Amino acid sequence: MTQPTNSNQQTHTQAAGETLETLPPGSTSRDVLDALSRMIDREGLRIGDRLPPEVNIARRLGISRAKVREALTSWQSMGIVVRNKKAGTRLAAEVAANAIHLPVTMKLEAESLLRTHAVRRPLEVEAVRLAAQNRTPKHAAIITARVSELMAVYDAGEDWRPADDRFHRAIYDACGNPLFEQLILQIQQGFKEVYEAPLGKPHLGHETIPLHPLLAQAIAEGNETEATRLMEEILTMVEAEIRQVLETKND
Amino acid sequence: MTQPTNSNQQTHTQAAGETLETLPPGSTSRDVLDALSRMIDREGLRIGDRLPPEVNIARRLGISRAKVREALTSWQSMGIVVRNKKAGTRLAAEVAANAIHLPVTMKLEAESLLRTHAVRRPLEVEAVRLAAQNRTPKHAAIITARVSELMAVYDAGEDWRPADDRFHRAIYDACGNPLFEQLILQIQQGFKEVYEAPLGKPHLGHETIPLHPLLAQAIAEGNETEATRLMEEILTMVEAEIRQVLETKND
DNA sequence: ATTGTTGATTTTGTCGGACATTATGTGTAA
DNA sequence: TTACACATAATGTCCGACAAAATCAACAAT
Repeated sequence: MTQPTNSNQQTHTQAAGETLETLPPGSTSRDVLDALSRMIDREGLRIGDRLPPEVNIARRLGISRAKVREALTSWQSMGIVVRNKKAGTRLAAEVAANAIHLPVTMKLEAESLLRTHAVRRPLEVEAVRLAAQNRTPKHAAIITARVSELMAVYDAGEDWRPADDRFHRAIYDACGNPLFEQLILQIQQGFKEVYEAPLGKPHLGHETIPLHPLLAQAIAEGNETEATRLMEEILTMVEAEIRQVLETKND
Repeated sequence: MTQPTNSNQQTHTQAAGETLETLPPGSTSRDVLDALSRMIDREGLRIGDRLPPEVNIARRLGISRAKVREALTSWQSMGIVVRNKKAGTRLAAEVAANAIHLPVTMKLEAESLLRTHAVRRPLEVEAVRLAAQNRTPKHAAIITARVSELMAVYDAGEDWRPADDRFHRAIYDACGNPLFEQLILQIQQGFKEVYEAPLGKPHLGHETIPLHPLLAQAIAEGNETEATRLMEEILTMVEAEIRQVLETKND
């Protein structure tokens, strides 16, 4: 009864399977969290699983325990991990109500892709509506410029995602409410991590790009109705793509 | 040339104005953050202002610097404070893109009430729409029961806010996507803190309560159009109330 | 007088060690 | 088998020290 499912690496200095990824000296706390994220992926840890003791992590990453603790504190404050005295640090079963960190929660719950998209949809649509409503000539000019960039890159067959990001950020900027950008970017970030990395599907939304000039024009003209309609259409297409990928993945 | 604007309390043990609030030994990191919050309020610190050095805070609170650092790290990861080497720890001018903790950010930026409401609106409306779309008989029954409670309390002239919370939570539950509840509750919590506490306006949305039975009925019937229309109407009324309060406050 | 430089100082960043605290587990005795 | 006592392992907390960096002040140079 005593052997845990994963090999007993607690007392030894290092077990065989442990890849040790030494962090460079100037690493920020964010780097530590990224390294921890990779560690979680590598070892296939799930919700409720324990991660290695702090001293162990520190040794493996080549940093001090204080730094590990600081990083874990950050996650703890987001409700991602739960720490107990002897029980160790475990991935939280459910995210705390007053905290959220979508990238990790989503990574732990891949099936929530559609759910996340459902949350993103109303925010994106409202951001577009507000952008069309509150646009200034300056914002309109920026949006027009960005969509030109985007289409140039797209027509050239290159990677259009950075240009797409810039275009949409210009929209969030034009809507005049930074909270929208905050929330959407947060959701988007988690979305990308869970979608592009493990599923290897980098070109999600490819078919929606031709609609983007129309969207830009509608915003520039202040046509709320048309702008929101187009955004809805774009998001619906993306959603259809997600469903398709999920279905083929279930085979 | 050597005297800074605020009295020179750096080398001395304690200056005159410093209220020292010793924390009990068993204090959790949350307690430290609360104490820091009070300290910020007491000293009237604004966005961009520095808070005392870590060693200073530690002394004043009667805890170790490590504990202060852990608490500040938590805030840093939420983008509430920015730390620099000699510049000290300052209240963040703008929230980091990858983190969010609305309760505190809103408290620091009272004028963002309307912005926050603008973000909340599309989420609430979409949640209602999804609830009407995906409702089950069980969910419909719960919502009906909750709205009966609410109206009973409301008609009796008692405090209807807890019942209102339960009603809306039933809606979030019925929409079938826990992310909506997460995000909305987060926003709501910050909203309440900044609204009900300092402005002393506990009965925001009082006039919208009579609309709630209609909303419940629309959801139960699966009438998406009517349900979203009512929710829009409710939120518009709330927004009008907010504007009114802000105007009267500017006198 | 203005500008550039240099150096001291302050403050956060990082580390290591030590001990406390608390579950967990284990062994022993009734 | 059950109950209790004890060892153990992990986080929690504290301390002290030094590194790194940014600010400020004094000074020098043009």
